[in-house]
Parts: sequence; C-alpha cells; structure tokens
Amino acid sequence: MVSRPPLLVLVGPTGVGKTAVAVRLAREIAMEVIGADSRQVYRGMDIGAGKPTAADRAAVPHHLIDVVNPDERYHAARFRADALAAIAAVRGRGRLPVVVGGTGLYVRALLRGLAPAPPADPTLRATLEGFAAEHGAPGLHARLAVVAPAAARRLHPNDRVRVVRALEIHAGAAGAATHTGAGNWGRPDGAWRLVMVGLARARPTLNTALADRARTMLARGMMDEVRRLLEAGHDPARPPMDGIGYRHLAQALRGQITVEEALRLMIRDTTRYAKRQMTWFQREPEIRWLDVDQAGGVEGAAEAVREHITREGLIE
RNA sequence: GGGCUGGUAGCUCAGUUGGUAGAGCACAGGACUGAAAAUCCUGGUGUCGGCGGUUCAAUCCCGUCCCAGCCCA
Repeated sequence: MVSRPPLLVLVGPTGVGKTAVAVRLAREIAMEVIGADSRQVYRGMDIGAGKPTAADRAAVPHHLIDVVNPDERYHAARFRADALAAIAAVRGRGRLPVVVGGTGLYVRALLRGLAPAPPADPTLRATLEGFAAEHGAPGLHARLAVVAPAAARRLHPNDRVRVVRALEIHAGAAGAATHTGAGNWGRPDGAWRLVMVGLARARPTLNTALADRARTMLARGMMDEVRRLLEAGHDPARPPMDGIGYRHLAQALRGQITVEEALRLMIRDTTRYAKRQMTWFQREPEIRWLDVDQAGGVEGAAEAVREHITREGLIE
C-alpha cells in the first residue's frame, strides 16, 4: 500500500508571523507554500493584504496568491479546488505542500470538504437584498422559514448574508434536496498524513505588533494602493474592497474621515479580526499550538515546527 | 475671594416624586459550508467625586470639602 501523502497546515491570526516562519522553514526542507488567505488571492491588493514580499516568494514558491482580479469573485469552493490542485502539483515535484493562512473557512473547506451546493447567483442575491432592505432582515428570514425550516432554525434572523445564501441554495435546482448545510462538517480528509500547527502570541503582544504593522502599511504606501484600486473602479462597498484598512482608507480618500481616524479604525478592526480568527482555529482539535515568543521568535518557531513534523513523520 | 454650572461604566451622557442605576461607543466571549478581513449573536464591566447629616432606606434631600468649566472681582 502506498503511504498517504504528507500535508502541513500552518494557521494563526493575522500578523503572527506565519509567512516568516514558513520562509525560514523552507531553508531547511524542500517545500512550497499554498496560501489560504481570502484577500491575498486578489491582484493589486498587496500592502494591505499583507502578502508575502517578492523576496519571500523568491525564497519559496507561493501558490494561490494573485489569482484573480479584484472585480472577480473568489470563494471557499473555488479555494478548495485550487488548493487541491496546487497540493497535487507540489507533491508531483516531490516537495512538501505547506498550507499557510488565516482564513478559517478556507482551511476547513479544504480539509473537511464542502457540501454540494449551487454557486452564487448575483441577480438573485440583489433581489433578496432588496427585499431585506425593504422588509428588514427578519422579513427575509420569515421567507426562509417557509421553504427551509431547518435552515431557518439554524440562522439568526439578522444574519442577512447567511439567510440570503440559504435561500439561494434552496432556489438552486437539485442542490437544495441534498444540501446538509452548516454545522455538519465531516472529519478531516483522511487522504493525507496531516499535521496542523497554530502560531499564536499573547493577546497584548500581538495587538501591539498589529498596531505597528498597520502604521507600517500606511508608511509603505497603502494609501496609494487604495487610490489606484478606487480609480480602477472597484466598489469600496463590495469584496474585496470592504476589507480591513481598504474600507477605512477609502473613506479617508473621500474626505469622510481623517487619515488618523482611518488608522485608528484599521487597528481596532484588525485586533477584532485576530480575535475572530483565534475563535475559529481554537475549535480545530488537530491543531498543535505554538507560542512564537516562547519558542524564541521566528527562528525558534520554525525550528519547533521542523522538529514536530519530523517526529510526526512528515519529513525524514 | 464671590457667583453659576457640572462631577454617574474605559469614553460621551441619560436617570431615579428617596427603594444602591442604563444607553451608544469602547471592551470581552461566541457562532460560522461558493461574500468569511464578510456577516451575525451574547455579556454592563460601577465606592453614582470625598466626608458628615436627615431618613426604615441617600446616587437623589441638606451641610461641607475637593475637582473642572464659565462669569464677576
């Protein structure tokens, strides 16, 4: 019997040093990185999305970064398909595939799979959003309760995004009958020898670092990046321009708030986001957690990861 | 020095005919299946400026002191 292929997954909150640890790790072992980041897939969103630098990407090949233009839609199902293909390609080159990212949904979709379901229908979504705007989100939820009571019970009436999606699934022809929906994640895919490592830092330490990082992004020209994206016609109210920092700086460019205020909100929302990421990863039982500072910074953390995956038999 | 106004949650403030208090923001926790850096849920964290008095009971009424702002000297 052929042994299952190895897969390392490196997760953690934004700004914790995932890329730095991966790049350091790549000095020791033959590997390639598959990004699991819902914003780094967009071209032209470099500084604010915290993409790996040109030097990082020269040091170790990165996949699933810069794969679509900002006016295209990217989503979890597409990520899963792209990531599976990338992982297979890396294996084909005899290297260790290392998934590195902070988007919990994408990582889970890759490892546990997604229920079959119809794709997004922009026209239907617009119609449903219009209904919600007129009758309120609970009004839309009432419609869902009629056609899909189980889904309605699971979703809060105010959760507009998920209620719209549930109605969209129901409207899809065959998908509705078989869709098992949220809260029904399967076991992690047994096709790999999987090792998951979570990088973390103490909350106050991480928050300080995130504030510094936001200031650095501004100093490195993030404002120009946002201006370019707006001039290219990208809607600041829609993904991916609704991301942290991008939406705030877009408001500043329109004169609605000062740059100082935009920075304050950017830092506030980044730290909130980091907390949501931790909430997500905390309930992945396979993750072995590693405190970057206790491990001795990037070098120490990379060494700890290397020792761990050696013990687990991912590498010799 | 005198007068007026204010002092209640981390911030801005509301409130109680006297029965130890509540909004927004901030903050904390959680959920999450083709939007996920999105979207949503839950939680009030307090010497009601200090000290005395009246009262069964004071954040509220009285006295006094402290602090801040404005006005008059």
